[in-house]
Amino acid sequence: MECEAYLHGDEASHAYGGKTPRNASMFLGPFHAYVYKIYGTSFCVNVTSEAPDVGAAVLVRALEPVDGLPLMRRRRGVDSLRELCRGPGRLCQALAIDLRCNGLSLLSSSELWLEAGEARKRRIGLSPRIGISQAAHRRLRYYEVGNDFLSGARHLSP
DNA sequence: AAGAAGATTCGCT
DNA sequence: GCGAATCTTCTTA
Repeated sequence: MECEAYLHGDEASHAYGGKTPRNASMFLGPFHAYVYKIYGTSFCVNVTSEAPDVGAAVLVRALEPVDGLPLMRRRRGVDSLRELCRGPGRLCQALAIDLRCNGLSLLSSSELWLEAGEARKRRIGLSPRIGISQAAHRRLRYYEVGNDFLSGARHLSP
């Protein structure tokens, strides 16, 4: 998995300017889904990470496909395993995540939830976030070193 | 009230 | 590599 943190007081965060109709689910308290449409075409999913009324979330940028491969291939219209969930918009399409999922509690929803993955040794790398211009120097992107299912061209140092 | 930019992806060159 | 698709927000008039 690959993700990026968007913190309280972070210029690059959608919550930086306060609560709006679009980012309202960033303020629901931890472990809620914040889903938004980007460039009118793709969806991105975040997991909220702070107490209620504090706008912060973690953007899921890529996943390693494990289960439900035929269904995800059908939704994506792509055969390549590597391209199924590589990128925030792509993984939303593969998992059928859209605005209906916005605001769901990941602890109590039967639509969208988190599960523990395979137990294995992982090295977590840090790098600057991808695709932003504000606060672009901050190393708030987290990824599994050596994993083949990462977005972005650059896999920087751990 | 209108226009530009954005946590993107896809298709064409 | 470049541009289109097309929605929300922020800036400018």
